[in-house]
Amino acid sequence: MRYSQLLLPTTKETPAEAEVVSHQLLLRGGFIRKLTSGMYTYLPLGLLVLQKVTEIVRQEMNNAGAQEILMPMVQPGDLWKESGRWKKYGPELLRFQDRHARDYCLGPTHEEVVTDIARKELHSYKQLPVNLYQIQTKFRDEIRPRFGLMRGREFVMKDAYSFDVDDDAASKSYEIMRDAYYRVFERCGLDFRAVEADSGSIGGSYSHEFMVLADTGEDTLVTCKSCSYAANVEKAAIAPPAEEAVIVQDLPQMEKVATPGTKKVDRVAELLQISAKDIVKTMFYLADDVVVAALVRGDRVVQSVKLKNLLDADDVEPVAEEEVWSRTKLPAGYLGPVGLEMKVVADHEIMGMASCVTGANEKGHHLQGVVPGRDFTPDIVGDLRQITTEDNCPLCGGALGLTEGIEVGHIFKLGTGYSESMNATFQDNEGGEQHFVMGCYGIGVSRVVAAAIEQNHDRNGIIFPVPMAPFQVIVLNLSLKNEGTCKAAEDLYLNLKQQGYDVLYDDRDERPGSKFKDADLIGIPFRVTVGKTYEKNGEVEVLIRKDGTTAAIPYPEAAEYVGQLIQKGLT
RNA sequence: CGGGGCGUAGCGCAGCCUGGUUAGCGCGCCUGCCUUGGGAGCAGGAGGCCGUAGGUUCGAAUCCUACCGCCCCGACCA
Repeated sequence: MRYSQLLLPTTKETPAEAEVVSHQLLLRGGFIRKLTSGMYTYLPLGLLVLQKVTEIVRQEMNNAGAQEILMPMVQPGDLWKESGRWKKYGPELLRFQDRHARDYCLGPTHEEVVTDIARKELHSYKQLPVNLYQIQTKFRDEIRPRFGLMRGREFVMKDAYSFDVDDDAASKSYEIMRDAYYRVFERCGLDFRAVEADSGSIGGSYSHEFMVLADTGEDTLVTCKSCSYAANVEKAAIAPPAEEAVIVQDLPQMEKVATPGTKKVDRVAELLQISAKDIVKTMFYLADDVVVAALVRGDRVVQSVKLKNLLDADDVEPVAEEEVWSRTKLPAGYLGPVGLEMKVVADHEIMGMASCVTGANEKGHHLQGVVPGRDFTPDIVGDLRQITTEDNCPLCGGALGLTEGIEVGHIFKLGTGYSESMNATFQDNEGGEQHFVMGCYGIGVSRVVAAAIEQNHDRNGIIFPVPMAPFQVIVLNLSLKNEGTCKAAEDLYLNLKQQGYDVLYDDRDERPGSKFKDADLIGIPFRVTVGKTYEKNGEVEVLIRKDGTTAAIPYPEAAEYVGQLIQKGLT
């Protein structure tokens, strides 16, 4: 492609609306332009990158035996009513009516539509397993779209759905997809982790998230420094402490102490000359509109996703401090489990404490010498606190580290939820009717682009991994006035192109500085400069964007040299 | 939806508090000269329903009201 004919509007200044690097660089580099909140037009360069990712995904899906289809983006409401999600799915589902006042929605995902296909077209166990996928634009009316391609309302997603005869077969399909996902992200050249995940509201038994490691990630992961363990902090399990012999003798008396003005744990610890570890923190949460108390040690943090799972609740959120009184007539900051008349959930660490300090449920007072199990008994004891780097790896006992990550893929074993609600069945080898056992597998294709940039950039711009780069190499012609240089640059461009490489030829009438800056900004992995040194001694300069190293190569060897760099970068 | 902020040239911003003649600046764009290995220089030029609607006023970018849009913090997720 000739740069002079490309719509590639780069800018020197960063648009005010862009907060994160990927968004800034995508705008500055002329990859995307915003149409409206959460919706972007892909300009030529942006589309090229998207297509690179799409093609990798497509190849790996096909290799894994999945078949590509394309489902409508607009879906009939009736299908969603059948699965029960018309009600369950919140306002994120964009609903509307056609001229006949029939309900429709824009597809945020396609379980209903594929399941409908399956029940109509798959009748016998002999046809199974089947895995259908599509690469398509999804729409979710996000509460708050942000960060450009990272969380748009419209985004490109690859979604695959597997149909199997039974759970074992479904597990096999799941494993095949998991392996395929590893290959996809490896081929994209990304540093990522697969983490065990909670299946969340979609339901099902088993789930993994694929996270690209980057500082700007929206999720926090714990990773083991010794083994391959990685998990989302929301879900990272902490084993119950080993049973210790409880010292029965010398149990302290429970007594009330005045602790005015000490609503925070560290203030209480300071006043009473104890450690935060000796205090039990009591937090109120609203679990499906019922107030419950969550207990963790003073130095710990309640993990609300764990609380949600322990309670088997649909929704859990902390009660705002100002609302504690109006809801419970108890003073925020002095809450405690003793004599509390509501459901109490305690972290298992609490029950191992010989005695502790808690709030007295009375303003300005705490209780000392409280013995868990004697002075209060929780309704539920379980894994409630958030994991820390002081905890040990649940698999190997090694040290843990925290990393930010961007979720780019999520795979689920769905089970028979959809096939049952939508009555999707096949005949087994005994003539009986069975529900399909399903799995679903998503990749946020457009998000992969953003994540790749978050992970691979420097102060000059993007550094694309070779497999994702819109062009693999850029040829700069710095002497437009010099015929010899022009011919050399042009021939090199044509030569590389003919060999099948994606090459951008900067033939613009611009000063060298601008050409260098633009080449850096848009992240082309390799740059060949044809200019002064060519005129002088017939050499061109080849630069590797990633590490900034340059090499002076005799012109006749340039194409070969660059070709090898690209080949190496692709594997 | 709750909390905060912003809408002035393609982009980044000033002006608004304290209303007043022709609404500025930088980048970009056009013309010419000059320059050509890291976003040059000079000269000339084009480009504005000051987000929309209403109100106050002799007079509104500026004050008031409503609406719309966008961004940031929380819940959501590929």
